[in-house]
Amino acid sequence: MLSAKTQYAIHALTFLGEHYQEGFIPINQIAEIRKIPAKFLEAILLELRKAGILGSKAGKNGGYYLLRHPREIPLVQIMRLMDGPIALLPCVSKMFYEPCRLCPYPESSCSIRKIFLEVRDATLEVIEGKSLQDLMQSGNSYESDFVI
Amino acid sequence: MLSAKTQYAIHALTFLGEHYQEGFIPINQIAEIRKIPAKFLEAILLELRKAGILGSKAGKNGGYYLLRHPREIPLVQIMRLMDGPIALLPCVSKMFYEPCRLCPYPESSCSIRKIFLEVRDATLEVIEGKSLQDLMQSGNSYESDFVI
DNA sequence: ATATTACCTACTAAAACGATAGGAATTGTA
DNA sequence: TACAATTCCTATCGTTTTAGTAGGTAATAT
Repeated sequence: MLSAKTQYAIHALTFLGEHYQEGFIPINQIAEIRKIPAKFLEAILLELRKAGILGSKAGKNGGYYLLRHPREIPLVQIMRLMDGPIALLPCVSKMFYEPCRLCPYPESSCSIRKIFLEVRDATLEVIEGKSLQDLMQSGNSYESDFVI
Repeated sequence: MLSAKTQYAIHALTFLGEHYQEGFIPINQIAEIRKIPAKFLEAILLELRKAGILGSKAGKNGGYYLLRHPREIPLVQIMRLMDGPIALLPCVSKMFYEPCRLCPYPESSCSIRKIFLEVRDATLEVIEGKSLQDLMQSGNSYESDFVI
């Protein structure tokens, strides 16, 4: 299951997506509207900024904003950043690979590994194409895709 | 990621699968060969027995055994029993459904939900067909599928 | 100056996870 | 019958992870 952190991140980002290019949005506004504990959200947004997804400005009228168009922010990036691996076993993880501790036989011939590689591929098949935009409620505010 | 518990369960079950219909296998033998902490394994096997996957006999020459042919033990059952939901969000879980706490809008129109429903379906697509037999190393002991 | 905001580090409480302890009950065998 | 080998069962424990809070510092607009 996705952690609360990841879910909070998704909800905060969709909110920012729905206010893309509308200036700086302060933490408290996001927290209040999306019902996220403000201090926890603070830590999450900080992390998203450090990962190059968000920009920020301190001080009065400051806040956060998306650095890229929602379509250019991949869902997998958010998930990996918050929760780590997509795969169900370390030995089939693309970005967080680790050898299997239990399996005595070589990976190449491990039936367990083979199945969970299939699972990972099926999962990635679905989510690799998805962006923040796909997570946003359709028919809302920012769908002007063709601003020059 | 799968918990250690689930991974231990899988390894223990494949071992039992490879010794299907060979009588009672004691915990310690499984633990030693598959490198699983014996007491932890004890708790796991107990749970698998209570779920109707394993049978057991106490006392001398006792031990555990598969109640059904490995082909008749679905991978999903093992996973759900040990780790809970397959889905990444409670609101798209088949067996552990819970409504979403964060989403204000109705489930039917939630884009987030829609995507993670796709993920769940893709995952199930892969694993629902799989059985313990598929987890076992092929070419080993029990492949007499056509006993009578 | 002041108010508002992000930034940062540390901390805490609760839950989950991984594992262990120890005794009761069951069973085969000498 | 005594004993050894086993499952059964409950409780406990230590660590890690998760979720969330506290409180001060720095930046910025007015």
